[in-house]
Amino acid sequence: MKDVASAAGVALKTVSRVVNGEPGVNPATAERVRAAIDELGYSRNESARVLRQGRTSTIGLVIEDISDPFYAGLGRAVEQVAISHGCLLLSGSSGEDPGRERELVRTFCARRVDGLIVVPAGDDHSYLRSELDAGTPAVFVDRPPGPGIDVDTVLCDNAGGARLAVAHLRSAGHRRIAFLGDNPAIFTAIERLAGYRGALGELFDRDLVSMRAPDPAGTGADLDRMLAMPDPPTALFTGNSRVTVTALRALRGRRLALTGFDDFELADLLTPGVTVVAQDPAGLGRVASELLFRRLAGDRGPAQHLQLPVRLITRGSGEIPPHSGEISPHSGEISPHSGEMPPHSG
Amino acid sequence: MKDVASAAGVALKTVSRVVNGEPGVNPATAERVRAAIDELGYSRNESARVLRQGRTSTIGLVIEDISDPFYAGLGRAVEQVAISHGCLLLSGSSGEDPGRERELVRTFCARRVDGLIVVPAGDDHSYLRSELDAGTPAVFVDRPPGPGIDVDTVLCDNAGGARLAVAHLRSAGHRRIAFLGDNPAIFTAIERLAGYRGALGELFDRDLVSMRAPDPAGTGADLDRMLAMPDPPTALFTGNSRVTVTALRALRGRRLALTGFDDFELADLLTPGVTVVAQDPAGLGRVASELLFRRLAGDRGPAQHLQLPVRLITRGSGEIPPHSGEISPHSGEISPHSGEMPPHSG
DNA sequence: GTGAAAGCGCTAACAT
DNA sequence: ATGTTAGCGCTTTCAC
Repeated sequence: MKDVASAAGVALKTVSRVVNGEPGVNPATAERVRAAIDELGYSRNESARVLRQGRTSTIGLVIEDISDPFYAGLGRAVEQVAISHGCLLLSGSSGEDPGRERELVRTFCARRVDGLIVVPAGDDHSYLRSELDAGTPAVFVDRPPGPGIDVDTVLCDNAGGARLAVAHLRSAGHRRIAFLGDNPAIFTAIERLAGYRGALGELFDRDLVSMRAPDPAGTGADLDRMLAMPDPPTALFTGNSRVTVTALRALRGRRLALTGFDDFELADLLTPGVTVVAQDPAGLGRVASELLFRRLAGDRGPAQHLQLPVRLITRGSGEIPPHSGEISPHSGEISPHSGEMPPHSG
Repeated sequence: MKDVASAAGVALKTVSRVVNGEPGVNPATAERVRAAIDELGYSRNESARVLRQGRTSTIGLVIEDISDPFYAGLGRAVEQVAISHGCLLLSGSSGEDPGRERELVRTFCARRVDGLIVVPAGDDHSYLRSELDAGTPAVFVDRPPGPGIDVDTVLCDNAGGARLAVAHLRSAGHRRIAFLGDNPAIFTAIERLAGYRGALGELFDRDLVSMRAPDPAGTGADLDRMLAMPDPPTALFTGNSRVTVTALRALRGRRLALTGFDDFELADLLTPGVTVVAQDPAGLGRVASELLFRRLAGDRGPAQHLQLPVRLITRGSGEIPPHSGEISPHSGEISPHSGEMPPHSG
């Protein structure tokens, strides 16, 4: 900048004014400065600007895994909102590790991000206290913060979605509906279990519940155990798309009704199409980041707790009636496709 | 830091030494400083450090769309390598827009990222000249830079993969093999077309080629046109997973052999399983970022041009023989699953 | 082993 | 309309 100033024969401040588009510069002078900038290939050092202004125009995003389509969709939405506010996105994957989550938050804060969007892995966020007090707003998304921390939160209607799924299977006549959940350390897994349990009422049977991180061997074993029961399940409710896919692979030809929580690409192309309760990952990301930017704009209101609706998408697998017997998976079932699915919508 | 210094009764520089783990500090003094740091909840301002040191420990990643599983996998690999080198990742999606790509690069450079990893959208990268000269290394991945820019590049074996796919279909007896490509502005689309053409030799028929961005209406129309030909294709080679999925939806019951470029999750669960030439997005990301960190470590050698191998994964759709007629898609075909696919590996 | 001073590149506040 | 000065929070250099 100093070089530009002397090349253009003006003072440092004038260059600064031109670079920042501040008013009160003679057009001719401004033009001379711009010429010097082009010639020298100058570009403002944002680090210095940040140091001076205290704002980085950067927000930090902590998610579980950017390569998971759900979080990728969420991340993309956050990115777009950030861009529209002139901000960049610093992102990191926690991999469901609370320590890593904390480390990422700490690192982001040390770099003075203007705000944070967090899909928490752990349930103790007291470490955020000092950052929040220091004026770095945070928004939690998909899962709430641990006790004692009250910040803006955007969740899905997990329990409601689970009830919807169970009611759908019940309406097809099922009374033995298994739940394949996920690691019970995950908030959404517990919420969905609660919704499932509530919707089943006296039909609930704890032997039809599996709460573990999906993996081919374990999920398959749980499924085998349930199907070997005297009164086996005729329908499956799977707690998220990873579980759904693991279960579909484990099922291999055994024909059970299935409704999954979480939409996924190609659900409509499977045979039969997979009925799901769809969340809106992009909506989560968008709403969360809009909340964050409202805070950055100065909103000091009480913490908001938003819940986004879910919706049932019927494609065939959830409409299979009970006791249809163990027939081939490709026995001429016409799968009602629910139309094109926009890429990555769930 | 000033506050910490006076709280601990030492000079600024001593605090700095403690924070950076520099040697030559009396353990007792260091302990006093650490206590003060904890008490005041101090954390170093990275922006100031950056300004002084000139290194941000941040790398910039420009990809097409973080919500695309292929790029998400690539991004995750880059993130992991970055983390292992103590760097953070600033990322942005170009959305296949050269202007946006350039804007992102410019912004990242203004923030003084230590290096760049770019999946280019455009084919003019002369704007990078000044940044490269200024010492910011860049690695191109998935697609090469435009003419005149010679930097480290990591590509897939696009032409070889296309030849592999075509040879596979030919070995099943097909002679009329259509190619559904993508927007010809995309490097990989052209490379794969070239491989397809080369592998077909005199069997090549330009009427069996569609080069357009996949979309249900357009791709469907192209497919209909080809299938209405007097000598219609009996097999399809699709140029990437988005095209593959679009084509599968457009096919709806019409039974053609199909081999796709690019693996995708659930390819094994479809009926029949979808045979693909699999790339390794995580490998691309990992190799590209390792190349970048080698540069950051001081490697001044000539630009490297790496090509990663692809491999054929047979699952059923590519093994359908020609002239099997127009029968129901669920007519008892046993789809040879190729085993579990690790989530998001393709 | 510790400290004082200079300065990274920029912008805010105050001249002129 | 333009210039001068101070200082953001840290690290570097050199002195003690």
